Amino acid sequence: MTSTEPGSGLRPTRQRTAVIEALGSVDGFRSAQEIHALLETRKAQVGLATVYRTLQLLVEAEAVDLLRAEDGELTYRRCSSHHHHHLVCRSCGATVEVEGPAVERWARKVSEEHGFVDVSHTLEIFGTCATCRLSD
Amino acid sequence: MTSTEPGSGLRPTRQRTAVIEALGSVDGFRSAQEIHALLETRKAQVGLATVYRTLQLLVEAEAVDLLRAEDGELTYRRCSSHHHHHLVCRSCGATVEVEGPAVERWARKVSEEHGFVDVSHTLEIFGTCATCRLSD
DNA sequence: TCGCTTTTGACAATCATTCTCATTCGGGTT
DNA sequence: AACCCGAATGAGAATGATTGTCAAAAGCGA
Repeated sequence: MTSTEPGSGLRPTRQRTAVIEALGSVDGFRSAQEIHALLETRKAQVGLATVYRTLQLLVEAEAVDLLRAEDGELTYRRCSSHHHHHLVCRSCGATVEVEGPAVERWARKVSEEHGFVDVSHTLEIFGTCATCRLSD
Repeated sequence: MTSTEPGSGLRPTRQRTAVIEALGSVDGFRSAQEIHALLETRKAQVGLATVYRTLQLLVEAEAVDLLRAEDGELTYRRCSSHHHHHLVCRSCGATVEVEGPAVERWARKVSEEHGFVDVSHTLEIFGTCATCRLSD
């Protein structure tokens, strides 16, 4: 995707490159719609459906994080690939990656105690960052 | 709502009673659409918009829990009113209320350290419960 | 019963996301 | 360079949950 991967059947196209660059140029979570709008202002026309498809591919490749915002919209962000959670600003989308090993252990233990298998968990913290708190 | 509350301006109608009873008759999270369908099978006709409105009221009154399922749908469940999280079966919606005081403290600390205010957090665990694991 | 406010229901409107499918592109291969 | 063929794209339709609209119906106190 970012590099040519022989045999993967994926091609590095103009559109995919543009989406990846757009994600790389901002530092918080953005929705597919926002990415699409951002690309338009840069005159890098990419169809909305293509933006959605590309973001899905990136999520599958674990190249970006997927997060459902409080209003239900799916948002994306380039990130490190290991498991982690987020502290997200509701207003500007600025994000801090956080880890909570204790939480992971706790979730696993609770699940086991109740006989649940194939478990996954979501943990996100939403708030207003220092910058937005001052300038609103 | 469940009882007559003078001065609240809320009226205990047939429709509201029906929605509350429907929620009370199941033990997991259900979507508004599911509640609506359930009411139809019981011949307790309630308009879909009314189901949505009633559920919103119940959430505001903190009489039911609101949870966004993995697919994005909003789901509801009668529950205790203190702060807690959920272990939810993806398949049947069965739910276990869980508490993690340590998680609450951790979330608050992390938020403060990064200067975030007005914070809220979501923490849900999804999995397959013992019953569904065996009978599928 | 009267009057006034709250509720309701049928349906239209929104909006993010996905689907469809004809067209275009990429990149090996002659 | 001309071909080939599966991958990728774009435009627009389709989907599906949720919300908005507004006229009609229903509570409840006087």
